[in-house]
Amino acid sequence: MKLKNSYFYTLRENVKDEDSVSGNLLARSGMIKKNSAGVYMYLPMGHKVIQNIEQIVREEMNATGAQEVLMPSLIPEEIYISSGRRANFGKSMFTLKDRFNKPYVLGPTHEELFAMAAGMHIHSYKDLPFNLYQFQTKFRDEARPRFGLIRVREFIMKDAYSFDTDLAGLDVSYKKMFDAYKNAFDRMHLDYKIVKADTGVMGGLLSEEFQAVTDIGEDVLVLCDSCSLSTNLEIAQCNDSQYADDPAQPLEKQLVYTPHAKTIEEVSAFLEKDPASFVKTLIYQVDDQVVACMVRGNRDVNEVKLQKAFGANEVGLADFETVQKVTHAQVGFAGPIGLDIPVIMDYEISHMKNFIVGANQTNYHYTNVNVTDFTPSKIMDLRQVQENDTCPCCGGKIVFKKGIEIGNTFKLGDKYSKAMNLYYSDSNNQLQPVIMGSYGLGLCRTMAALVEQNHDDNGIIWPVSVAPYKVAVVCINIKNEEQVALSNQIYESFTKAGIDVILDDRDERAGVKFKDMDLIGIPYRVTVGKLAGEGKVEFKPRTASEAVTVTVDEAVNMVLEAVKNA
RNA sequence: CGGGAUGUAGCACAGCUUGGUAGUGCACCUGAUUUGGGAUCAGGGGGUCGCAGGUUCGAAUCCUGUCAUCCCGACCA
Repeated sequence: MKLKNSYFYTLRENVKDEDSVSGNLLARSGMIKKNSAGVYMYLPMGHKVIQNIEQIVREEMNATGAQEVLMPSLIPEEIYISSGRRANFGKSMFTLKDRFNKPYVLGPTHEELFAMAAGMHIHSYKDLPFNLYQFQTKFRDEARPRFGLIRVREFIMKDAYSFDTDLAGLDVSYKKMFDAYKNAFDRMHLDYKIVKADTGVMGGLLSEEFQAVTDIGEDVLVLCDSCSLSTNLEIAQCNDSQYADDPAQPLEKQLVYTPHAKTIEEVSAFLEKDPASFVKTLIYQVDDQVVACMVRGNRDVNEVKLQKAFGANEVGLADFETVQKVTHAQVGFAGPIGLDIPVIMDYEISHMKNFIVGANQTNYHYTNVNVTDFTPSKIMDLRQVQENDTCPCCGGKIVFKKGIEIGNTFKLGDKYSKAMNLYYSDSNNQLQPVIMGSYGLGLCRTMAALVEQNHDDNGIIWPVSVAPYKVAVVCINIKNEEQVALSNQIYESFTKAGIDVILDDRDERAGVKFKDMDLIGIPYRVTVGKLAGEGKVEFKPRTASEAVTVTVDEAVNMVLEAVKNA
């Protein structure tokens, strides 16, 4: 691409509306432009990056034998109603009506349609297994879009679906997709972790997430410093054996006056006790049921664990009114003693003695409470894992990292095939549900994650495999015929070799051209300047601090070599 | 959805307290001098001051409403 007469702009200052590093750099580079909250334009250079990522993923998908399709975005709402997912998605689904008032949705993910498409092909076990995939725009009405391309409402996703006769077959298909994802992200030089995760709205048997490691990430990855433990915080288990019994003698419980002390911080300050000597009692709404959850004062309830224990759809803290009704006290004084709702207690509390709890009376707490003072209806692993906890697998130390979820693979089992009536005849001519897997990969998020991981003060540093252009030929003085001729010659040799190349032939000062090429993150720069007459140019990788003077052939060959090895 | 903030030229902002007919830097156009890491000087073009209503002789400025965007939180395959 020759810059003169091409669509190209950069911004010299930070964009006010883009706080994240990646959102800001991509916007300043003229690659993306926000159109409304969580909806973006992909301008020529940004689109090229998306295409490069897409091509890598496509090649890896095709290598597994998967076939590419394209599904509609506009889908009759009844399809999601009949699969039972309409309610699960709730407000996060965009809805609209046609002129006959028939309700439609904009697809947030496509298990249903793929199951329907698969049904056209599947009759017998002989028709299985196979994989289908697509690149398509998904719509999710996020309550709060943020961080540039990381949490958006419209985005391009690669979604793939596998169809097998049984779980053993699913394992094989799953492994293929899993490896394809690893290959694809490796080719992009992305720093990522694979963590086990909750299956959430998708349901099914297993979910693993591919998480790009960055500080801006919204997910907490739970890792171990000595073994291969790797899970999302949502489902991270606590090591029950890390708790030692408190050797103290149990004392008699005492009612104490704690005026206006509602939070653990306030009560612990008032009583001059460490938060760890308290037990929090939190009132939760679990679907239609109200329950009390007890965790140590310095811990947090893991709502996913609670949800799973009840097989519930929705879990959240109960509203003030409910809390006051069940505790007969103002919010902040809940405790397990005398409650007539189910009390769920975290394991750790079994090991505690003489702790402090709310008294279910406004302005009062009990001290010296012991587990014999009340009857929990369930004792389970209820709390959130914390850093430096003991690993449940090996006893090592738990470490946290933050991640952006860029891919997710699910073993779905027969959930959608049963819902969508997708059956095959086995060798005994008996109908069996098809076993499905689904595999998502967010292209836009991947692009943002790559920028989060690869940038410096001057701008983006694209890995060669995804860079919109691999090399920039900068002609210093466009009024110097020698320089212009040599620049064009180098540009042509890259073009002939099939390498995406920028020729900066703008009438700008050298500094402007250098700054721009750095900002947009072109991996290599060939500068044609004063030594053009001798057939010499300068060669500089984006990450190098100094350029080196080389012959034209040397410069071209270095780029060819680098691109070949990318 | 709760809390906080901000909407003035393509971008980043000032002006608002104390109403008087809109300004700065970058970008853009013309010319000159420059020319290897975001040049300088001179001249110039570009704005429904988010939108709607109200107060006033007069509103970017005061009042009411509304919309949008961002941040923190809740939510989130």
